Amino acid sequence: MSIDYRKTVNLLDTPFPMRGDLAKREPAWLKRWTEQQRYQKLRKVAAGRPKFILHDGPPYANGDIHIGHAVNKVLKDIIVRSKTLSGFDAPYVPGWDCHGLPIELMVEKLHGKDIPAAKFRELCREYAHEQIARQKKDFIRLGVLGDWDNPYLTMDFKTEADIVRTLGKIYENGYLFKGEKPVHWCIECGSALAEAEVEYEDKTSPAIDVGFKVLEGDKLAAAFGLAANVDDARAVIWTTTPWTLPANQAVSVNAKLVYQLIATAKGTLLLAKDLAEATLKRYGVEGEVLGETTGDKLELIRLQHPFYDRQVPIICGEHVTTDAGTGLVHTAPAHGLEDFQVGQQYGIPVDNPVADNGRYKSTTALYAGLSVWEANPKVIETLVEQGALIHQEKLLHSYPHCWRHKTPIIFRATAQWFIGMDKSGKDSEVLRERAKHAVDSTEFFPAWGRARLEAMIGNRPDWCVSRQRNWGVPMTFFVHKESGELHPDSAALLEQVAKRIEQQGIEAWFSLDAAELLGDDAANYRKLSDTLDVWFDSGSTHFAVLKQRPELAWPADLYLEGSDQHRGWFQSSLLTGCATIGRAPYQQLLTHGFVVDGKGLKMSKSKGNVVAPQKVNDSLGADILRLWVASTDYSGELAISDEILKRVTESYRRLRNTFRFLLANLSDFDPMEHAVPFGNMLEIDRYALLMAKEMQEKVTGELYPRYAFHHAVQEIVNYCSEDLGAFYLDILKDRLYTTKAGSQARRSAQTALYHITRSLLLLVSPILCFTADEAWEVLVGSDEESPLFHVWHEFPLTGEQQEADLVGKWQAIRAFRAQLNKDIEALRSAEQLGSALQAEVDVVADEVLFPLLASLGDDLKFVLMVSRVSVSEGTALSITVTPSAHAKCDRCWHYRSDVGSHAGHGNVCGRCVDNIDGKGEARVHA
RNA sequence: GGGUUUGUAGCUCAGCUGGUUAGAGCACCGUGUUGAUAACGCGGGGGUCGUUGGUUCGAGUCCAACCAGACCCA
Repeated sequence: MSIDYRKTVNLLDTPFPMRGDLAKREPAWLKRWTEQQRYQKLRKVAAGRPKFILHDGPPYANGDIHIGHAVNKVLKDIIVRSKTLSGFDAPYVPGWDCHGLPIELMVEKLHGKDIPAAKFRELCREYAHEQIARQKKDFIRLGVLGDWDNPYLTMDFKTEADIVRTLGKIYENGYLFKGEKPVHWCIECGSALAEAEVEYEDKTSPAIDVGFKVLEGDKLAAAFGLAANVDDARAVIWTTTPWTLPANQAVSVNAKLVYQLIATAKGTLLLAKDLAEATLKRYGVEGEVLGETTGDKLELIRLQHPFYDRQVPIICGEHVTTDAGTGLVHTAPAHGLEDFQVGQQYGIPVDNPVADNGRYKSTTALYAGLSVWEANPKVIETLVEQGALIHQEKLLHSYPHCWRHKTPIIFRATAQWFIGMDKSGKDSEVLRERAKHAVDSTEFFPAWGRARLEAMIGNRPDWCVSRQRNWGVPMTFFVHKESGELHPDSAALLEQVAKRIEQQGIEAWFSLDAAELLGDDAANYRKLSDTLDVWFDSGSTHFAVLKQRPELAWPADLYLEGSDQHRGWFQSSLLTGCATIGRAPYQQLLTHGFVVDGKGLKMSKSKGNVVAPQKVNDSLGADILRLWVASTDYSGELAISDEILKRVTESYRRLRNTFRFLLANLSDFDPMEHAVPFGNMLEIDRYALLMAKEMQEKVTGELYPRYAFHHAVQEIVNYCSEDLGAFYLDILKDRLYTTKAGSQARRSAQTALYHITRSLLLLVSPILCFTADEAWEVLVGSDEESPLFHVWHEFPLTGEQQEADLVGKWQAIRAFRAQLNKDIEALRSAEQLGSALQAEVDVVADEVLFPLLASLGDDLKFVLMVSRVSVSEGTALSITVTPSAHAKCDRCWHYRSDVGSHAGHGNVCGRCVDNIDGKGEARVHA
């Protein structure tokens, strides 16, 4: 009689498939989760716990999300979920940045350029909504959990009002001031242009070399180490915009460049050494070098303006190069950004002589009323008269033009509003100092973020917050028509305006009749038409969102963005925080790098190395993308390529198969009914629980709190491979399959597996949110359930010293097992055996190892997975492996002497007979 | 050009304050099993630690320069 013993073995199945088929199945899970309102349910589950607030940095509402967005949102989601499982109430309110130029440009592109402002803003709002809908869909697809039905938008009316209020608070605190700054200016438009509205085209300009007489010949001589004073020297500049000379306030040199004093037929000239030869050649003269020095020695020597009664200094600036010209740069702070910045450093006046219409103001000597283009030849004439013109020619060069009018534009200083970095506020605190303190008291991940932000705060100029745009939050101030001063009651007026904006959005300001608020006084004031820099919008969300939403809190625990945001959102938020409340709106800052390809190069369409998150979702699944994010060290660049994703998929499979094995072997286990108390569990099962607990503690106590997800993934994968796959689970198979289904031996194993499974699924759920949920439902048998609604698993351990001893003991046993495996492998290579169960082993162990092995008694063979083992004590370790001479049991596959000696059973061993017909074998240790 | 930053096996990562033959997982090769089977076990090969100098008895680990990347500025 032949019995199919396979049917007497506990081989269980599970509805958790080996293949995830994620790309196909994830969308359906998402749909169900949304229907079940899991985010809302989680809020109830977590209600009353301590809060953890990760404040979302708003992506700009234009264009579909790319892999960088995906990295950012997935990291945030992993943190929100891991904090939730750590026992926090961690709401996540996603946001979008909605105002600003890129949307204006898109709307112009779609609808044309001649749209009335109010209608234009309406179209911008509409466009932003469309973009948000697209991005939202993709973010949700990544498994990112959040209040997607109720995100924050910087264009929400209430938010717009609160941005205005933030501005008001900064004004009240005394950090806002009016200043001047050069901007691209189109004479035709009569307005400022953004960089994106500027086109470069060729233009012919006069290129002139102008000599500035050196007034301090003694200082010049000293700088060059010459004995006698040099009285007739001229510092030579080269410019293609003669019309800017009336605004000249300085001549810049580079401190590090070498300069020469050269005697020529055109007088004694000061030139940069590297350019001297070419310059003299241009002039057609020979020269004799009188001396050499570096730029820094020339600093603050006074020069005579070529045609005004004005003395101007030599100053040092990094922008001076030897690309062209003379190495000395005519500096007109009113007409150049670099000129303006270097001028600021030296406290040089801006003094802009050119009006809105591109003509010199009436106060401008010599050129009043002329347009700047008309002035070019006149200026040259003047220079000739004054003997200041050294050389002139025509130059064809690339020059900025207005994209609407196709006409040349100019750089022109205009009135702008600034948040002053070095101004004392009303409580006499300097903003820059406050900001530095705020950086000091922030925790950075990784730590170098501090140095980066610190350096930027230390160096940055005043923050120009005004823009001359349509689609932006207005600066709701009334300016006196004569004095240019803000209305004395600005703070209160601003609040009245904010209330209106809450109701009608920013349109409330643009359509406002000043008389409604100012009465008769309205005649003396005009509404400021400037809008705010969009960085001010997002920089105010800590007030407009964190302070306003009841479920959130201020300051945030964490801001998390790409490393570019040191200059962007981290800084704008820091400054508005410091200028309103006196501290940073965050406790911790986390920075991640940018995504690059497998070679470490940045992604670009032209290189063809772009990886789209949507494609990864649709081919491999969001969990794979999430696992890639989690297993990469985000503190540097994150590399992605087909090979990398392939390796990630392999790690995923290891995890998934582990879950599958666990779930299958738990499918007839009911913890309420079958769980074995810890003290009654077999020794190896207790050891398994200790290992699981140790691993969990490392991940939850150390790695997740440090946001070291790539270490957590390695820890977990290694655990699944080494501790489970290669050791515990492999050993367990015999017991799970061959002992009686309801035996203490098997239930003990299942108890361990049950705890391990819960622990593992919870640990992995912040990362593999789809897979963990899928497995969890199988484990608990309900699709209403989720790891989300739990906290880290609690192990039924007593924490006694005995338990710690167990770990050391089993480590020694495993080391021995590894040695044995090598010996078995040797026999396998010699074709003396195949399966390890074919082996019989005789061990002589020393006084340390012997008691450990001996303590397991007959169960040692299960640990070593051989058919027979004997241990004796000796002086040194000796292992003898021999192929078994016995027959193989058809049921348990062990090679035993009693196989086939039991009536009614064929080729089966006594152990199995007992497990089938008897009361079942007893196991104590393994 | 400036600020910050990265460069350890094919891939992803460990290597603390400098100290024996540089580790792990995956991949790869060989092999066993066929009761985790498009899975699992066992064994194995594989790295001049970006390059070059220097400090030191001794450097992947400290210093300098250089090379190749990344982010932000100019």
